[in-house]
Amino acid sequence: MSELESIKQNFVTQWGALGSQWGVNRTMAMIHSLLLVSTDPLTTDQVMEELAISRGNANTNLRELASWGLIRSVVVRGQRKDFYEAEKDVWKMFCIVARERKRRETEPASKVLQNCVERAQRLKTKEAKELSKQLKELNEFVELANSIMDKVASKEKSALVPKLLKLLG
Amino acid sequence: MSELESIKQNFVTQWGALGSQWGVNRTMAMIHSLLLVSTDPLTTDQVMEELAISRGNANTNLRELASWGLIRSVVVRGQRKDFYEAEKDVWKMFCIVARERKRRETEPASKVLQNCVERAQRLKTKEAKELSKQLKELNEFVELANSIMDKVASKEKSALVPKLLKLLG
DNA sequence: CTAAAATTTCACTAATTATTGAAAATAAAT
DNA sequence: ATTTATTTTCAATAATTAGTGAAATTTTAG
Repeated sequence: MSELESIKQNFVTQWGALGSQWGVNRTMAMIHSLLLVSTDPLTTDQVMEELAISRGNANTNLRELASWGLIRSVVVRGQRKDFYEAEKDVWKMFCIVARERKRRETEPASKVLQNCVERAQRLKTKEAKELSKQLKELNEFVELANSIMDKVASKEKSALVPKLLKLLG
Repeated sequence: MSELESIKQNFVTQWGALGSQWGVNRTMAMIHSLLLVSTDPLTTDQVMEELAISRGNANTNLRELASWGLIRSVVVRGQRKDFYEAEKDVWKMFCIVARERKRRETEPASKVLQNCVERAQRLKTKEAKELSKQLKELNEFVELANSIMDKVASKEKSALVPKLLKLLG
């Protein structure tokens, strides 16, 4: 294997491992990183070959990545097979992940919390008030984080990061 | 079961499920949420009882939570058993998680990326330059995120959030 | 010291999650 | 319309991760 391929493989493996720590399945993270460092769009068969995985696995995770918007299929002139390429702009990648995680995960979580708070507020004991207070604080934090993520993910990096760094000292 | 207990149980279950989506094991998330809404510190036996889990499981996850700094053991006068209580301040919780994830996960990830970049920079082909550029961008983002998290997690909520919201419009 | 209580460890098992691969479905070409 | 290429699905299986419980260790009290 060439040094170039070896570097790419190392990156793909490590990125896959990092993914699992953050609740992303290993194959999905590996396909994503493979496409991130690939010069050209790849077919399902090429992904299968590169990562030594089955067609079903490749297909499922390619579709999942596409549903997140992290990769897209492109048509290659004179070819019937689908080709996939990754969004390579790191800031855009981050914005996509932030928005999707918010939509799929933290917004539903906030709904659950909100519901718990409402139920707790109906009760009048001291312990219920304490519970209600704690859950309210947690929910306020989740909603704050959601709102900040939304705003951050809607801005240009160049318009945000310098100001942010200045603010943070 | 009382309405109060039912609310708590609902919260514990849902928080556990959310945890898994973010790479935290279910039991750990459940113990954390149980202690978050508990009026008093709890012993291992009480945690076992409440969540219907084994001693080994309870012990392991209590220690893990303590190693993160999300819970601490407290001594209760006249009692030999260890009691545990959660850090209940949500902002502090967030700071702890941010710092620990940085230390345990994103800093090592950045080291890996840095290493890949160095190796790629030694190569002189067009493709190696492309790879090097892409990995460098990724690493710069990871380091930026690390540095921002660090700064955010070292500030008082009251001193940061209002300014941040103003900046974001 | 030593006996009881409490905690920790870890080999085994259970539960969950990921992956395969072949069949079914769909799409494209002739 | 039929054949061939391609994609999708999904039941079966593999791999991974989490959890158990009893034995070993450590701590505390007398």
